[in-house]
Amino acid sequence: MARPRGTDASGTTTRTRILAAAMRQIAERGYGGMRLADVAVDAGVSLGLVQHYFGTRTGLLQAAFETGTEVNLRRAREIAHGPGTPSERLTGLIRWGCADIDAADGSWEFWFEFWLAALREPELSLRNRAGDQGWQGAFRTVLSDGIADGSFAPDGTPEQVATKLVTLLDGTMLRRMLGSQGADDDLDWAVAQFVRPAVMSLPPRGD
Amino acid sequence: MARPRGTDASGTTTRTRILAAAMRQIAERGYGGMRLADVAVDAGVSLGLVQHYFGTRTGLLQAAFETGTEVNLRRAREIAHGPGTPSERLTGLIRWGCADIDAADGSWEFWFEFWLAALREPELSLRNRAGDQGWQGAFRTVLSDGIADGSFAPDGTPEQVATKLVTLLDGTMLRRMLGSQGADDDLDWAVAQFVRPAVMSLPPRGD
Amino acid sequence: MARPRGTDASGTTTRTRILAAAMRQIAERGYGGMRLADVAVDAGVSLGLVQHYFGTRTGLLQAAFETGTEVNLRRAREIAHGPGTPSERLTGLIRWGCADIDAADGSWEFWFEFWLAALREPELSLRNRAGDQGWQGAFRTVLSDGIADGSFAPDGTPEQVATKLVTLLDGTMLRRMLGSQGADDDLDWAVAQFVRPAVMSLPPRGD
Amino acid sequence: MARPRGTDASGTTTRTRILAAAMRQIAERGYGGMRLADVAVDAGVSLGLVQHYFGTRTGLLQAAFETGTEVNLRRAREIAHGPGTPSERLTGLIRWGCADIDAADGSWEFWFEFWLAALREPELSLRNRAGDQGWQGAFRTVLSDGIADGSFAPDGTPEQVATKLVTLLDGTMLRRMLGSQGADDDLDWAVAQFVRPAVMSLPPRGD
DNA sequence: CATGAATGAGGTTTCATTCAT
DNA sequence: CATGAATGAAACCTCATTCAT
Repeated sequence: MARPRGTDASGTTTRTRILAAAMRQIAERGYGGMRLADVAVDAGVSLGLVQHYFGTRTGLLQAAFETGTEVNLRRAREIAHGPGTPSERLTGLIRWGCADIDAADGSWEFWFEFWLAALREPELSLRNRAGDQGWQGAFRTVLSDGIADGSFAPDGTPEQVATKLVTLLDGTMLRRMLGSQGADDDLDWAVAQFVRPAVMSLPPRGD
Repeated sequence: MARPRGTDASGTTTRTRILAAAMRQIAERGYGGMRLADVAVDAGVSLGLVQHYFGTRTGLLQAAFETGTEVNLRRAREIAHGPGTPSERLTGLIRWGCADIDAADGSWEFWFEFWLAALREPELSLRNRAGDQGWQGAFRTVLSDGIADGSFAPDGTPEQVATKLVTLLDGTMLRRMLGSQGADDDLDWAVAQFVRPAVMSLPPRGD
Repeated sequence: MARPRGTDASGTTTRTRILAAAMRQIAERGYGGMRLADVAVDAGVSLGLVQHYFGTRTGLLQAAFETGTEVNLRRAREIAHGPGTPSERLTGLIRWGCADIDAADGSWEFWFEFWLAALREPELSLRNRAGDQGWQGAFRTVLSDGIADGSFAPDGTPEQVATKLVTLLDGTMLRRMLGSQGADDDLDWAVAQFVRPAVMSLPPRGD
Repeated sequence: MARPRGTDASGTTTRTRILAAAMRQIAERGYGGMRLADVAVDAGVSLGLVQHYFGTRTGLLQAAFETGTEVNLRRAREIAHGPGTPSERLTGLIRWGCADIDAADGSWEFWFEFWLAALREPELSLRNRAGDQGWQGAFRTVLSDGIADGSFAPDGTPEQVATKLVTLLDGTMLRRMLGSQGADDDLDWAVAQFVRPAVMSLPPRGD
């Protein structure tokens, strides 16, 4: 009983393997630096097959961002609406955001490249905006829950505090990525400020 | 009375004009996307001349970053050590940082590209680190002055608060650049938190 | 009551549908520009099936020309040996030749491409020559009949006049195709000159 | 005393050499079959230089047609307004038109390809129409002169007869190119018909 | 100092073709 | 009979670079 074509032994479709390879390559070489030949080698397929599935280089880039955004948002919503106390879920969101930076797979660089590209291509910009609102929504959900059950008592509406947290998270990521020291402590401290009296232990920076 | 060669009517050297064009092109097309031919057109000179002055593409990129960093840091130090109360000078630094984002000349995109490139090319990374410390030093100077004369009473050493401020500024810039709303208010609010009891009016966005 | 495989509801074989699509594509994109994938889409079948029936691209092109030539010649002979006076049959041949040009289906472009291709590929050239002689033969048949019954009194043998008529028809087609005005009148006039005292009304252009 | 760059020993510009090579290649392989690499080899330059001068493949094709049309029309006007009796000049025009076909350099195939391409690309169509009118104008000029001095006495206005002659010339060319026999005689005969009582000896077909 | 002709390396794109299902 | 995944050859295109003028 042979498996269908376009699928490998682990059940992953070839298309998905190419997409994953593209995301790695974008992270590694940048949006403009990604080469189709590298993607093909990374995915273990021929160059022609990459084009068979995605047509043009641009098509592949868009598909990669589309998929990336989807996966990212789904995960954010899963955490926000998942089990655990609001405090645990808030920590979960931040931990996951920070994990991206520390991961060796270059996820963070991928998003950076995405943002830069979105500055230049309006089509990507819309998708980007949607992703941003999704994250903010996830924070808002958790904050509302926390206020409702009395575990959070922030200075402002969930909306306002969610914005502050995302800003802080972005700044932390940016600085961490750039190699500056002390960024983690700031995040720790600032979250405590914003979401009194929540006491959270942030994930220690992995290396 | 002829003017020296390599200098135009306004006294700007040709070299400087090329450098400025390169920075615009980096901001517009990205580090990897900058093309020598475009720089030449933008600077109003021939392609050959660009190479005559800077040798290779890499040489031009390095020169651009070098010049950019220098100018940037000089200005930060001028503000930090300049006239005015510590509070005025702190506001000046932030205002200037934010001004970069709003400017239509793409300064901010230029730095973004710089940072991304620094991730991949160690040589640039050093220069980047130096620039970062320069900014942090500027904040530290102002904060120390403010604590000394009693106008600031932050929770922590000038060093720590400077880090927090730079993080916050970076996060704000990142989010502003990405088009998110509400980032300005956060900066306003957060500065007040960090540097009690300073009351500062941040520059309104837009121009 | 199942119909045989390779046949659609209207009784057209799949092979024929592909062939028709190929002829449309040759007319539209040219001999060198015809793409198998386009033919497949046009015919509403998969790429693989096109190759299943015709093997290679060259095979499809040859089959298309073969079929085109056959159909064309059969029709010319039908008209030449059909009912009606010699004058009516002559008009019929010309009308049909001109109809090709005005048809929106690109028949004429198809033949043009055929001729050009025949210049470069000797194999096609033979088939082309055969087609040409077929047309000329059709004219010759009609002219002979007309001379026999006294309705034509040309300056020369049927052979010579047939050549002149085909030349004129080709020239008219060429110029009509290229969008020049006045070509129809020429044909009208010249036919009258060649085939005195036949008076013929040519088909008005357009439909 | 070195010669300027971009010029060869005979004073021909490199650009012109590439253009001539392109016209040869179009004639040989067709509009769609022309390959930049072949053009480069034929012109004796690198592939890159072809693109340096003409940008894209399309740019080269357009430049080739533009130049071809210009040269062609200039020559037609030179003959039409040149020295000699109207009869000599008319013969000259036809001789030159036919010479194109017989020339081994493929001029005629070039124009054929041009016309086919013009069917598909509206931009070329305009240029094509202009060329056609130029030829017709040349014939008209000669015919008018011949009528004025009494050497021609055609059935119709110079305009009408010019159209007929161009049609006949095109048809003859088309059939000659396709290898049919007897086309020359037709032209000879038909010209005599149209332009009575001109007696002209057409150029014998070269091989 | 200044120009642009000329090159070639390296990428993307297009397609016919093969073949497993 | 029918499909489309997978490949690879061959084209086009972009650009940094060299160098004669």
